[in-house]
Amino acid sequence: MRLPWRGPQLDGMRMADDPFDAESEPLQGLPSVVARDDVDEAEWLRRMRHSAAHVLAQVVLEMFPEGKIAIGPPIDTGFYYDFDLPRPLTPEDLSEIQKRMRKEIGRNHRFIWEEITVAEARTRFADQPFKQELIDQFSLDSDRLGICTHAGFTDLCRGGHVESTRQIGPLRLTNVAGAYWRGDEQRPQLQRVYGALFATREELDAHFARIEEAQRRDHRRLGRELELFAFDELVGAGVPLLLPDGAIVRQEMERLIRELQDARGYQEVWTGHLARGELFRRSGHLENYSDVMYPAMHEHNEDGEDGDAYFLKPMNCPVHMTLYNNTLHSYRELPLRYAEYTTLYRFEKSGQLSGLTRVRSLTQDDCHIFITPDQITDEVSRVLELVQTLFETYGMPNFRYELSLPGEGGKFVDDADAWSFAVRALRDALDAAGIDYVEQQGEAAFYGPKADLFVSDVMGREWQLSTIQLDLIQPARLGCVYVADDGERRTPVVIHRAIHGSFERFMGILIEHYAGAFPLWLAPKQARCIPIADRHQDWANDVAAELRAAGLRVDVDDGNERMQAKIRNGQRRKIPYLLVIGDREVESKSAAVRVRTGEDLGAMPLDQIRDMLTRLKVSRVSEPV
RNA sequence: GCCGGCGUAGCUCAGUGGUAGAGCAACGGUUUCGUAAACCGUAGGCCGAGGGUUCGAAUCCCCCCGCCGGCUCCA
Repeated sequence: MRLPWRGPQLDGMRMADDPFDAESEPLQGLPSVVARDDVDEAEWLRRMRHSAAHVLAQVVLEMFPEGKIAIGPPIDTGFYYDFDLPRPLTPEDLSEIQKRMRKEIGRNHRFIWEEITVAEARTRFADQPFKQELIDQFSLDSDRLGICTHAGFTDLCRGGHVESTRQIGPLRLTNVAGAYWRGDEQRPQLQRVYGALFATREELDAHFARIEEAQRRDHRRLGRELELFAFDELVGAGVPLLLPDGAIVRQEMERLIRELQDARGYQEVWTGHLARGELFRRSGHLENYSDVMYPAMHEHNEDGEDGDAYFLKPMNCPVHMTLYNNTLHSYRELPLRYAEYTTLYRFEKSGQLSGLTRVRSLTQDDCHIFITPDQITDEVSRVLELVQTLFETYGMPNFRYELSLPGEGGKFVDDADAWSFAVRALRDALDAAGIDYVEQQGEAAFYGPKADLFVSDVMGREWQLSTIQLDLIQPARLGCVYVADDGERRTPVVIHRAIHGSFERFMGILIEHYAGAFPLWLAPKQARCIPIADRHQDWANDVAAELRAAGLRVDVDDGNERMQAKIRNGQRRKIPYLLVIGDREVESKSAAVRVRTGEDLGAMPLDQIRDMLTRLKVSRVSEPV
């Protein structure tokens, strides 16, 4: 099934199934109204949520008799209903609606479901244009349609209810948001009222507690608290500014991917930030992606007219292919792997920007791999291994793959043979690697299919990180060739791939993954010496100097606060190791080691501390031990 | 980009037409302390920007910018 609700979107907001698919409800072939014991817990919860949506619609129509109703499905954490109302709903309206809903629920109205003819439905919902549109659609499959009535309110509905309103669990209306009718930007924007609903009060409370906990891990908040990065409207929206500590994290990420790629035959190139418009015209990007490219910059001609157009690069591929053309290549040189870490610029719409996860200046760990067609499976497997290694290093096991295929519509290059070859090759490589994936029609790049890796952020939004894309189109457009073993010139296949995706987005995800408590190798400050009194400062400085000489990031808290306060500050800064130094440690040339977890390892000789921290750093283990 | 909410000190927030506030952080001093907050003091603001209403605007109106939540989009 095509999932229209992918991308950066709250898990909790995602629909349980497609409300526009007449086939998909009620589940389990069950009657539209059932008793509690007839269904399992999950189905009962879905029914409570869907029933609550009916009550919501009832109440809203009572308050706004001229309002138009759209759809009201259950979602992972509750329900919503879309309305077209004469005025925007205010937070006060929301409280009023909630109050009325609880009152109606208390009246214990029964849900009565019945089937009527299409003609009856049309009459019945004569003043409801959205329902008329649904009737148009559903009547293609069936000449009878379901309606559900409670408290004198009737909704077009496939069913899926509890018996009566008192069976509906505890709920709270959470927010109102704009939502396009049928998810189509070209169609009217409706007001969507979201509600949270769980089977018990405890689960409802736990839901909101989870949201609060998630907010504490939010990378935007931690980025400010830990002084990792900042945004400033004077510099520009969507342009992340890394503070010294954030820059260290990024340098460590770059260091890691360079090491991994150097060991796998990658070669780093560097191609700057600008390229002529003609390049992007030939590659096809200007035609397909000009809306996310920053507007053209023009050279100044002597006569004052605009000269050649230049663009900030939104991606590297056409430049790398041009670079490939710098010399003639033999099949013996392939695979040729051009890696680059240069910042790219994409004009993301203002409403899309989100901390580090969606920015306008982003730095991919990009690479274009030039191969022969029969090297596809093998090379994709190598890339998959690299992805696996990277995510293991970060200790991030929770990701999923998507295989994005072409669909109908103009953007996909018209070359059926190339597409079917590329899709088959990519699918084979994924299967060979034993990777689970979901196929998505119509999500491919314009030049080829891709396998993308998705990870959820702490708020439940999914973000694409790694991507592996097969391109059988652009190399031909840009005239890339290699000399095959028979002496013929052939067009190489190009794999576009990024492993972190962008360092910016990945750092945002990492901050949340670790809740700001980076493993030692990534931590901006790896240890801090805490002298208990001023007379301990000399040894504390010596300890720090020795550790720094071993390549560790260590400082000394020489303020005049009490040790307890210094520990508290270090702990809140999430520094992996605090080295407390008092009389005993000065005497024995040691430091008392306190782990970030709160564990006290006691006094350890300096050599032993240095060896331990060095080992942690070099091995890049995820959890300090 | 669209709908809604929000923008007051570095951070978290109070202040709804009449002289800008608190806590924490910062800074100065005192204290020299054994595993998550010592004490005293000082400073800190074009109340996001611009325009308007008013005798008077943080407060009301308009417009812009930014942030947050959705929607749509995402090479």
